Amino acid sequence: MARNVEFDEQLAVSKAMDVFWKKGYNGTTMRDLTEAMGINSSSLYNTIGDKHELFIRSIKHYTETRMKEALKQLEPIKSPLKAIEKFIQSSVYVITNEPNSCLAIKTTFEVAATDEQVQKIIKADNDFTYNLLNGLVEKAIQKGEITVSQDSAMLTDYIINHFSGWHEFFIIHKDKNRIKNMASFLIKQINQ
Amino acid sequence: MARNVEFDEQLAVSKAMDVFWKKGYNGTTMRDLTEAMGINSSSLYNTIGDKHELFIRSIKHYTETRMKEALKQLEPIKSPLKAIEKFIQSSVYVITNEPNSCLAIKTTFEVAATDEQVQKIIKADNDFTYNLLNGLVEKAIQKGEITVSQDSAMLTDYIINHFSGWHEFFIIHKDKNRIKNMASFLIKQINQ
DNA sequence: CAAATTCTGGAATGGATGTTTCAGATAGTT
DNA sequence: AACTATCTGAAACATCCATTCCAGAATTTG
Repeated sequence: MARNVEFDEQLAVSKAMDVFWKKGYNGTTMRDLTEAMGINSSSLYNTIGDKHELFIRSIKHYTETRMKEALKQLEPIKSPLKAIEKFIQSSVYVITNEPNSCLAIKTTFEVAATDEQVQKIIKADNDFTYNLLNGLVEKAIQKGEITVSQDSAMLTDYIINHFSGWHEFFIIHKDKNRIKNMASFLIKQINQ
Repeated sequence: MARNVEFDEQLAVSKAMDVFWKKGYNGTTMRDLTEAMGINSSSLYNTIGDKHELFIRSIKHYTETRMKEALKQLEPIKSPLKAIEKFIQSSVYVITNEPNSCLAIKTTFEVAATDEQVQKIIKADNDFTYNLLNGLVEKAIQKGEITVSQDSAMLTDYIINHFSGWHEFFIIHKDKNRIKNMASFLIKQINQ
């Protein structure tokens, strides 16, 4: 019947995501986006939609990519406790080596409180991480690898809760070692 | 020689702060600000300055107010460990009862990475909290109230680090109990 | 190849943005 | 009370914003 869309939508969203990641939702203009995506605004509006819709796609892309990576990384590890430790350690690595801090956390503090659609996506992402980790914590408790607490739900919340502070800390102090020390202490606490 | 400024600058900054607190730096317009402050933009530019300067004043006001409150609250408590526990508990109270989450944290994630002036103010605030708490942790270790670790610096970082995550958690889940449980576990961990 | 359909680029839209201007009001000083 | 410096309010400013329009190009199907 007629011609097809010329640009790769997935790639375009990924480039938009990079801009939002660096500048935040309100700090990003449509010009920033179309420039980075290499497409005209009319094409953008004809395919994906407006700025808000593009942001939704961006954070979905972000969270989905992260979920896949987490699954891939933890799958081969047999000991639940070792998997939990790996999860903590690779979080520390990402926090102290990526140029921007976590897009999901930035988004939570910038817009999640007033944007229901965004909040749902972020919540789904957090619930995913919770379930992934909670599965490991439960097994570790069963196996007797973890004895510090029998309350897996609380312990899961407790572990995940550290990451946000580490991001904040790294933005302000840019000090890897102090974060590594906190992580070591956390692991030591769990290892009881 | 001539007339004086008509408006109360402290009060005006405090009102501006409320707007930035709710909407963030980029989400706030000059019209939002002048409306909330009840003054004309020309008066604002003639006294305080532009939007950025007003933001600087706002976060300074925020951090200074918070510092004073923290000092006042902890002063009468004699046991260092009890003071630390009080600090944690009142953080939980603020996090789960204030309408907006911490302005300093929101600002850190929104603009601190790219705005040096802002970053300095936030860092000074964090350093203040660090020093306040570290003094207590050191004393508690000396007195033998804390035995879980002898590394007061790390332990201070570790305790402070929880607050950011609790804020994030409350925005997403609005669940006070899960936060209280984490706080109780943290206190139990320190109490060794 | 022709027809039909849909995409693209650039310009245009109206409204919002941060900031400045300026005439007139105001209050401290003499 | 008069003078004078400075503040105030409303409007104006240029620029930027997100979004839309449309003519023409491009591509698929018959």
